[in-house]
Amino acid sequence: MTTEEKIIKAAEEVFIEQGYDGARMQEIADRAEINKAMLHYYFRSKDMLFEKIFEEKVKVLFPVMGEQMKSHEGFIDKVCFFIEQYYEILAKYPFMPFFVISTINRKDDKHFIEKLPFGFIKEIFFESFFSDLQSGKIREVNPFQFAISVMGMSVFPFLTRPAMKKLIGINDEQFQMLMQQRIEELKNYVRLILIPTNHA
Amino acid sequence: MTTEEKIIKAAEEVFIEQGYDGARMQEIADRAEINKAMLHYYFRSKDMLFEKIFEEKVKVLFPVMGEQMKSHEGFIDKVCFFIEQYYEILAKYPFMPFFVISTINRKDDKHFIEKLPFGFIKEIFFESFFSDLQSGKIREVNPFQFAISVMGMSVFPFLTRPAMKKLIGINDEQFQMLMQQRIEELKNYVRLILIPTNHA
DNA sequence: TCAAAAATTAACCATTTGGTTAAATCATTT
DNA sequence: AAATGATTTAACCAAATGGTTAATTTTTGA
Repeated sequence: MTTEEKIIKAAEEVFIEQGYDGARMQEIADRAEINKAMLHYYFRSKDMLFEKIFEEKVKVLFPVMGEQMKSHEGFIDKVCFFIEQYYEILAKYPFMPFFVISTINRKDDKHFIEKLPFGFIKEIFFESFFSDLQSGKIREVNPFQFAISVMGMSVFPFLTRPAMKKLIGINDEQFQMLMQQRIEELKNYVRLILIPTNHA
Repeated sequence: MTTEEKIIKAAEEVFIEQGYDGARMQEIADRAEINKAMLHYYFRSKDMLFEKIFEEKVKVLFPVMGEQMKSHEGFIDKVCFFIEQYYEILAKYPFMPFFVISTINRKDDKHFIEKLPFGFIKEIFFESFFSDLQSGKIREVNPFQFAISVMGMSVFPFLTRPAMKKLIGINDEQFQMLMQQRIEELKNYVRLILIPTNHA
C-alpha cells in the first residue's frame, strides 16, 4: 500500500466521519501512520485533498447504473431496479448520503454540486416515463416530484440513521435488516402509485 | 431587543448556516453587534450556546402537532394533515432539517437525539393506524416503513435544496412553488398507497 | 557505485480559535 | 450622591490548526 493510498483511505474515513470543518489534518496523518507534511506533499492543501476524496466517493454513490437500467423494460421496472441497486450501495456506504449532503450544503461550496452526475436520470428515467405514460401503462404523476420521492424514501433513513437506531433501539445489524425489508415495501409503493386502477 | 436575544438570533443564523464546527464565536458576536466576551458571559461556552439554540429550534421543527392532529378523523386524514403542516414549517425554516441531521450525525453527539420529541408519532399516528387497518379502511402496509417514507418524501428535497436549485436551475421562489405543488402530489401518493383497491 | 531525484521527517511558523481577565461603564437602590 | 451589583469592553492567553522548511533518508538510474 503506497503512501498516497494510505492517505486517501485515512482521509476518506476522517472526512466522512467528521465533515470538512471537523476533519483535522493531523488526525488524517495519524490514521494513515505518516508524517503530516506528507499530506501537503501529495495533495498540497486540505481543500485539494477533500476535493480528491469527494470526487472519488461520489463516483461510488452515483455509479454507472445506466447500462443495466437500459436492459429493464418499462418505467416501473426501472424504478424498482433503481431502488434495489441503491440499497446495495447504501448498505455498503451508509455514511455517504450525509457526506454528500453536508458538502453541498456547505456555505462556500464552490463547485461540488456540478460534480454530481445526474445526467443518467434525465436520459433514461424520464424518457422511459413519457413513453409508458403515453401508452397508458402508468398513471399520470409529476415525473419530477416522483423522482424526488423515490430518492427521498430510499435515502432518508440513512441520513437519520443515528436517530433511527437510538429511537427504535436497534443496532447496525438490525438497521440493515430493516432496510433490506424496506426494498419490497418501497417497490410495492411504487406499483401502487404508478399502476392505473382498472375502471372496468 | 436585549443582548441575550441578539446573541440567540445571531447564533441561530451562524450555527444553522455553518454547522457547529464551521461556526465561529467571533462571527456570532459580530452579527449580534456585541463583544465576544458577552457570549461567554451569557452562555459560558460554545457548547452550551449551541445546546440552547438546538433545543429552541427543535421545538419549532417538531411542534405540538398533537392536539390539531387529534381532530382529524382517519389515519389518511392525519397523514395528509401532517404533510400540509410540515410543508408550512419547512417553508419557513428550510435549513432546519439539515441543521438537525448534521447535529445528530456529529461524531460526539452526546444527547441531542434524545431531545427529539418523537412521542407524538407513536401515540397518535400508530394508534390511529391500527384502528383503521382493522376496520379495513387502509391497506396492510408496514406502519414503520410508511412513516419513514412520508417523512423522507417531505423532508428530502429540503436537504438537497442547493443541489435541486442548481440542477433544475431555479431560484428560491421557484423552489418554494415546487414544494407547494408537492403537497397535493404527496397526499395523492398517500391515498394511492393506503386506500384499498375494490376487488368487486 | 554514486550522484541526482524522490520521499520522509522533525521542528517550526503565522494565524485562528475558544476562552479569560481586569478594568470600565451602566443601572439600581438606599 | 454613594455604594452596590450587573453589564460591557479591550486586551490578553494558551492551545490548536493548516501549512512550510530545511535537513535527512530512501530510491533510482546511468
